[in-house]
Amino acid sequence: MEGKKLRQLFLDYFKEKNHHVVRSSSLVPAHDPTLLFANAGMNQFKEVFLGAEKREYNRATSAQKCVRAGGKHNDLDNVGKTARHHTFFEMLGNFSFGDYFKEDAIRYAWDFITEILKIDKNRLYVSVFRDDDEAFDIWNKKMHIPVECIFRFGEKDNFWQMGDVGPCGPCSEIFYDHGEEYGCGKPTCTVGCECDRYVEIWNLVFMQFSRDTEGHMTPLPSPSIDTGMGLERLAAVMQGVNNNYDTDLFQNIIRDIAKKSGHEYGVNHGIDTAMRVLADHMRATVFLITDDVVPSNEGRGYVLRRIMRRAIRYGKKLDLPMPSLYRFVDTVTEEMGGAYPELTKNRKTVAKLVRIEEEQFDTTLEAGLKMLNRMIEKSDGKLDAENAFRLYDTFGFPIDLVEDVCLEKHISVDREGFEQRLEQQRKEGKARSKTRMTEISVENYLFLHDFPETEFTGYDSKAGTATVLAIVRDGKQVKELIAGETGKVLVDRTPFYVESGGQVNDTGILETAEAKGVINRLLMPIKGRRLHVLDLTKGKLKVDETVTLTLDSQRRFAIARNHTATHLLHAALRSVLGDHVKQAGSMVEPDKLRFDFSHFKKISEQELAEVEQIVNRKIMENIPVETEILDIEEARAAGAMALFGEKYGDRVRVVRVPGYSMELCGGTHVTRTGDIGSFVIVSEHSAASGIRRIEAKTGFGALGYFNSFREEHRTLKQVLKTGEDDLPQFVARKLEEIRQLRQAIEKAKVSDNSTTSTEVRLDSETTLLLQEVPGLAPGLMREKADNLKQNRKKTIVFLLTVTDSGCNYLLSATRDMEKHFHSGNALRSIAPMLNGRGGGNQTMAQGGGKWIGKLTDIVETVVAKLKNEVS
RNA sequence: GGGGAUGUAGCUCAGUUGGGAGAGCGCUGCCUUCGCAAGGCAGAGGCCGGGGGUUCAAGUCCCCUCAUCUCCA
Repeated sequence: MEGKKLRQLFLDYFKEKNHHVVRSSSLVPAHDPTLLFANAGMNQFKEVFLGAEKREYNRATSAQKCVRAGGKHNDLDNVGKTARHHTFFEMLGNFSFGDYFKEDAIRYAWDFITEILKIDKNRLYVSVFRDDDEAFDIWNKKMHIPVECIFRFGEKDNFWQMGDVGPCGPCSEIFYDHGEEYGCGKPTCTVGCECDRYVEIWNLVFMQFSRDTEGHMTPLPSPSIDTGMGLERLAAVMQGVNNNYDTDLFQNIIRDIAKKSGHEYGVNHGIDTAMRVLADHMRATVFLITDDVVPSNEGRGYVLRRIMRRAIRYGKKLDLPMPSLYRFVDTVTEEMGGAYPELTKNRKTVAKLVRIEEEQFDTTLEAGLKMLNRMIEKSDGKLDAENAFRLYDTFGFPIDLVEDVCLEKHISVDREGFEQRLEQQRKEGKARSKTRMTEISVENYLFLHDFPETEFTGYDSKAGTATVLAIVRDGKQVKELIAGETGKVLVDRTPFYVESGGQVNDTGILETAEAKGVINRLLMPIKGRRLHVLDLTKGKLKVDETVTLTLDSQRRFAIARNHTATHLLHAALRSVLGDHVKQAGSMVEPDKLRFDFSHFKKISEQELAEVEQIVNRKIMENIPVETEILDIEEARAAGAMALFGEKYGDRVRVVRVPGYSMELCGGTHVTRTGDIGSFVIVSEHSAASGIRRIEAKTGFGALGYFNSFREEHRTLKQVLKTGEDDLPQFVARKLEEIRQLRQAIEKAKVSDNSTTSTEVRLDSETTLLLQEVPGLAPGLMREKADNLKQNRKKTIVFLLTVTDSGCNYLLSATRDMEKHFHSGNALRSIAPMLNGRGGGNQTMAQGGGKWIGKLTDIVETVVAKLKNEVS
């Protein structure tokens, strides 16, 4: 049975059991900084399980895209070595949010596997948690599994927890026995063994308790179910193969790899492994890039880069030239695009990014290879760990390539030492990295569920009355707030926007007949409940009171201008630079907007000008901005751009500039593009590898920006005392003039004849020239000395410049004296009497001191000293 | 978040314990040639990424910062 069919059967089965079929969430988890990638079906329901979020349904099913690479679950290095590890895989799951529990969960699972899929019961085993007699009995008495086929495991295998605190509970797993021939052969080999014989196919988690900070477990009032079954493993079982890579899910890709590389699958073990790794990594790459992860040198992007680079290396093992991996993007897309249409939509961008990464890695490899060869030349038969690690750590040159090259040249590599250095770095990294605490932990605000969601009236109005529902002060619910205190106020309706999607919150005031306070910040720890952080300046505020909320509307207008401009900018960037441009973050404030997006090189002045031009044209077209609430699927189908890592409900707000831009967005916007006034890009620079950042201003901000230039221009004209408008040309002319004058002055100084040199014989053949050279800079003294030495032999030159604060001096000898005279040493013997220091080489030495006087005062001493040095 | 490396002429890079900013390619002009490839001669082109410090003296040493590459989390 094909993988596709299995996926569909699973979803259909649970749909029939009244489960809501939920689309896979993005691989980039929304609002969960603790998680690098989606790695289980329950990720997108985490808040629901925690009770922080309510859904319209209480049972759900999904096929979830998962990546396990980087972070806590890291299977990257196992890929290719085992039959069932992947960086990317799909997790089938069914979920109950306080609805059905153990018995139904077990019954569904068993029913699906044995009745729908008709898997041979004799090959199935199950496990339960050590103390979980309830689950044991259900399996044994109700499912009629013989006692000897039920195993009891401990915490490590069969107890699940979301974190150190929060929901947790025992779990129960279903295993499939692939047969003795796949076993490790050890006498201890049985269910739970790490080998490829007994494979866990389905894990049923019974969320039953809540653990507090002290480790106490209290039963949850309405226990929940979370299950997960790897599609690839299931496919292997259903297709009668032991290795996941031999299922159709991978074979179609592997066949294409074989075709393009000219190697055959199933002949050579090493080749097979390389093909499997490549197939796996290409799947991960395509899915990750589609979900807006861009290869970079940190975070998610870095994990992706590692996957891609590993793929490239295995591609090399298959003799694939570089670049060529991008050609497999279409292969993966064809295989998976049916279930995940987003792949098809993005295939071109993905291929482009893969290719760019391949080319980039190629230059890294070439630089590393050069260095490695140099190291090998210098070495004697072995490459030490330090050098190997340096190549890897600093220059990103993979260790296995080092080994390959060294093997060819019969050089040994200290791999063990290398691993030690790596381990050391790991430890240091771990010790130094600090875990950041989130400012507001959801757990403290769970009580907010007792209140309705705050109605947001701010799309249409800037002020309104509301009723105070609750007040929180110092983390506790209170009945009233008095002047001077700060508290968080929940109301039933508000025009105030809470920071979200990059748009900062509104500010304003809250008033009653007697009381007044200032609102500078808002929080929304629980979906829809808007807390106003209020500094009460006058009177008292009580729960149930009616208040008037008024926001700073000038500020709001400025924010709206910047927000709508951000959408226009996004669209303009895509049309000028290409579809690979994706928002990677944004900040919308009253006085400026900041937009981060994926792009791989600096944006040229012309491109920036073009973008600016387009945005301004759209502003002048004065297009009405439309907003609409749509079904998420509807919006997607219409082509609305969804943002990076953002979580959306089933109903979404679409903001549209007809004919130009359409994005899912909850922010506040202007009513017509003309309201933006004007738009100007203030700066463009890199924010991270592969991410560019543009800062821009609109409206009065843009005006102010231009004004500052005009002001500057006017000041410049004043300073330069010119009426000319073409300042750049004027300045260029002046600079050229200055440059020429400088050159002339320097020349004049060097050939200045206002002082003359005194000539003294040091011995029978050596001459000393002394000269005071007022105002000559140290660099020019060298030139002067050279001039004096010209056409002379056996000559030493001593030059002195006296300034207000001290003196500079130079000693230089002709080349023919190099062997028996050292200018540096000679100068050092003279320097102390000038209250200074100095030094240099045989032919030239310079120094400076605090001494102030005339050359004639010291001539005799200098001559005496030098006579000493010459002899 | 924590490390490492790199930044010098348009490009690729060299630059010793701190002591005259260089090479190759490219560019401009002239010569040689029927012409091209090439060769010869001459020349232009540098805030040595930016800022601060140490020093008589910093491309070189120290601190900060920016950009690019890279490893770990």
